[in-house]
Amino acid sequence: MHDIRLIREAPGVFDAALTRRGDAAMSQAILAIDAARREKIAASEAALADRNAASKEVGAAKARGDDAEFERLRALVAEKKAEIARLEEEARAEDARLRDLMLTIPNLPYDDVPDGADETGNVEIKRWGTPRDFPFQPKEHYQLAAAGGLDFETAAKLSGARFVVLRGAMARVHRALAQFMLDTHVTENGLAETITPVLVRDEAMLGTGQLPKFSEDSYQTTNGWWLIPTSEVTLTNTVAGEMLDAGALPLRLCAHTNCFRSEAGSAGKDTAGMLRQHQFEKVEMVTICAPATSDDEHKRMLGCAEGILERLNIPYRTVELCTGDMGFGARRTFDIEAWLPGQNTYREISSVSTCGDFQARRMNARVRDEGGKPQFVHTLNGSGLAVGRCLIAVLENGQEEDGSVTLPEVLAPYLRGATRITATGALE
RNA sequence: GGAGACGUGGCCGAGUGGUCGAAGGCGCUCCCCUGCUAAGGGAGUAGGCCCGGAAGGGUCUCGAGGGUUCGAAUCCCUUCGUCUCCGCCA
Repeated sequence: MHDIRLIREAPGVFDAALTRRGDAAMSQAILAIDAARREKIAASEAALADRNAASKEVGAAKARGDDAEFERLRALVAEKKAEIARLEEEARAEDARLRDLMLTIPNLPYDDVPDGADETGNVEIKRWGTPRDFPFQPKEHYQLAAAGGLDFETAAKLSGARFVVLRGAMARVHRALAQFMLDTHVTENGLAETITPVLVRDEAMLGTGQLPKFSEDSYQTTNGWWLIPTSEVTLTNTVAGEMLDAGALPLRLCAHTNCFRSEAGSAGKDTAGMLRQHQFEKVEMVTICAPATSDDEHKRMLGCAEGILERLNIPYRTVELCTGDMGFGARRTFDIEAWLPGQNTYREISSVSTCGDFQARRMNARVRDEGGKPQFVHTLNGSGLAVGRCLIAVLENGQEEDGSVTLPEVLAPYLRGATRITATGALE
C-alpha cells in the first residue's frame, strides 16, 4: 500500500512509476476519491466538534441546575445526531473506497530498475559457472532413467495434473536438498529457522499482497483459511501489527514449507515434468529491517540464494527484473535462473525481492527511529531455493549418457555418502 | 464439540456511566546528584486521521461492529481473537 501523502505531493512521479510497470496512471482517480474523502471527514468532524461542545455544556447546565438551558442543549444535541450519523457514514464510505482502491495498486519500481514491458526486458547482471559440455544430447529431468522415481501417473490418480509422487532416490535427494539448504542458511548465513502454519487467515494474505487482487491464484479451505502460496506470507506476517524494537532488527528468517498455487492462467505451460506444480516445497528467506538497510539486505539475501547453487555447482545467471516483469509487491527483484541442459536454457529457481514499506503498511509493522517516531519497516523475501526445481537442476546437470546422475558432493553427507544415482534409480 | 474467563498505551497493569487518552510500574529520552562496576532525585514520553506554512487546533481509537444514554474503557447485543478446564485426537 502506498502513502497517500506521496501521491498528493507528486502525482506525476507516482503515475510515471506506474506507467513504467505497464500499469495505467492512477493518481487522478485516487486523488478524486481522496478529495471527496477529506471533504467528508472535515464535515463530519466539524459536526462532531459542535456536538461535543454542546454535550459539555449540557453537563454544566445540569450541574448548576439550569433546567431550561439543560433541556435546550439536550434537544440540540439530539437534533444533531442524525446529521452526524449521515456525515460519518459518508466519510467512512469514502475512506473505504480509497482503501479498497489503494489495496489493488502495485508497488512502484525503484528509479534505477531497468525499463521493460516483459521478461525480454530483464537485464542479466551475473553469470556463474560453465554449463557442462555434454558429449551426448542431454535430456530433460523426467526423461532420465535415474529419475524413474518421479511418478506423475500415480500422482494424477491421486490428485490430477501438476502433482508428482516422489519415490526412492528422488524422494531422498529431494529431502537432502531441502536439508542442505536449511542447514546452510541457518548455520552459515545466520537465518533463523522457522516452522510456520501453511493455512492462514485473510489478513495474512492481505498483508503480503496476495489479496485482494490475486485470490484466484491461491486455494482456500471451506472454512476460509488460505493455503499459502509461499512462506513469504507467514514469515513476513509474523511481525504484522507489531511495534518492533530497533535493536532486534534486522530479522532474518527462513522456513521450509509446502507451497500451494492454483496456477490459474498458466494452462499448457510447463506441463511436462515437475517444473510447475500445484504443490511444491520451497525454502524461503524473509528479512524485516530498518529502511536504511534494506538495499544491503537485498544484496545479502541474493548472495544467500546464489550460494546454494554455487555449493551445488549448478551454473546459473542472475537477472534484474525490468519494470514490466516485477511482481505486485516488489520495488526491485533479482531472479536467479539455473541452467537446465535438457531445456538448453536458464530457468527461474529463485526470486529475491525488496518490497520497501509496501507490505509493512498493509501489515502495520513498525519500528521506532532514532527520534522515537514510529516508521514502517522494510520487508524482503526470496526463495532459497525452490526445492523441486533444484532437484530438476541437479538431475539435468549431473546426468550421464548411461542414464545415471552424478550428484553434487555437498549432498553426500545427507545421503549416507552417496554420490550418484544409478540408471536403475539406486543411490550409491 | 461442551463449559468458563479474558481482550486497555512500546510492555505490564489499574480503572464498572461524566472530572479518562486513561492511575501506577517497566522501558525510553533529557537534566541533576553520586563516583564506581550499581543506585538515587526531577521532567518528559500513545497512535491514526482532518485543517494549518508553522505554532497550533479538531477528531477518532481502551480487539472490531452496532445499541442504550445528554454523556461509555465502563451497561446491552453481535462478532473476531486469546486463554483455561472437559471431551476427542496426530
